[in-house]
Amino acid sequence: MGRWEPNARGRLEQAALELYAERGFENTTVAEIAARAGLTERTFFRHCADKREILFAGAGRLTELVVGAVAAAPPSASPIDVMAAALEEVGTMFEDRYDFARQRHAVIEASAELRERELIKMASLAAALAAAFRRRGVPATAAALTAEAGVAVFRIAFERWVAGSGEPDLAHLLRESMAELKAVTSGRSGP
Amino acid sequence: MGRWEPNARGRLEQAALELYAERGFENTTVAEIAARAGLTERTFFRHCADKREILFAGAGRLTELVVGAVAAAPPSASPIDVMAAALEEVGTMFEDRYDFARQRHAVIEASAELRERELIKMASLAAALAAAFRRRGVPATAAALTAEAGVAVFRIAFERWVAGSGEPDLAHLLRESMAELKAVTSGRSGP
DNA sequence: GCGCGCGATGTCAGTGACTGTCATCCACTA
DNA sequence: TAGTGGATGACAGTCACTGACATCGCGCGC
Repeated sequence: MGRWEPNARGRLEQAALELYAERGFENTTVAEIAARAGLTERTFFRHCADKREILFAGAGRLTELVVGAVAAAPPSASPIDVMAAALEEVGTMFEDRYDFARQRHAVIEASAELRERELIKMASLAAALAAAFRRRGVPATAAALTAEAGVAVFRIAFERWVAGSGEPDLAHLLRESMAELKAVTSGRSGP
Repeated sequence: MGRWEPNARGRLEQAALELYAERGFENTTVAEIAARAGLTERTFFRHCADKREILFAGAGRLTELVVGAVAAAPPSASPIDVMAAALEEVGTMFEDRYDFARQRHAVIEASAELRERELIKMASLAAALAAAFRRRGVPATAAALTAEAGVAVFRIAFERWVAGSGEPDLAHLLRESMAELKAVTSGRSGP
């Protein structure tokens, strides 16, 4: 792989995921990732803010998708219904990505530092969602709570998805988890 | 401050909070914190896993408190009511700590790295809560969702508390936010 | 075809977080 | 008083990350 091969960023992402999976995040140096991608350490940091960020390139797209869905929902819909509709789109976004999602999730779960980064991505997703709700006229606290609840539903459904094998699809688990949240918060759930 | 003064850990926590507040987390070196506490950098790392962790000594106590409250609730109570009761205790825990909580929160909000750490503490709190609910016989998904919802309520109420000045007390904001969550998830909230 | 500008890359030196190792110090006890 | 143990200091080393400057190759106008 010569100095000027195209798609340096993509090669770095691929190399990082491979190495993190092979020997763990902590036991991988940035120099090794860069070497596998045919680049130098310095170039890694030109493409990527830090060693963790390389795994989170897709976070931006997820945010765009849900925020767009919230903005596009009919003005009369209640926040929780809008949230549910947005999660529907998320379900389809991951449709063909089971293997990738699963490997990436395993890598992240294996490292406390990567879990931290994942959490801040989820938090920033929640913040973007809350802002989208406020733009629809939802009061701040309700907007924040709806967003947080939506993200919690997403996370829990996602975990169940990658924990299983083949399993019902993500969209189905998302609907189930949302229903469960409604049941739980309304007190319709045994001790 | 000589080499063998007592309470090295406490001096380090104090020095770190001061320096992070004075010049920001990123512009403070561990050597400076240690020097202000009358210790060396090496000793800092003997008391504290890393530069962030020094601000999160109290996280363990918060977890113990809520988990204990969940365990102590009457067996017949519904998960969401148990969660609400646990949050009551949290409200009293912070009663006399407004100034400290506010300064610490400001320091954390000012740094992305510290926000990451805060998030993982909240996540581990949610995990401990979910486990406590499961020990009460609550099914896994409902337990996780109740825990996540409870932590979301805590965070949002806490933010409103430190954002204000003097304000209603935390316990009051916790009750309000919990009510709002119930309203939102039941669809009783305008667009 | 030719020089030229510009963006992507390489090189190198430096800072600071964190760790392993070993020496040193003080408090407590026999 | 000697000895033991836990806390600390001193020092060297690794690695994430950054700034400064040199270098490369592609596309541009001519």
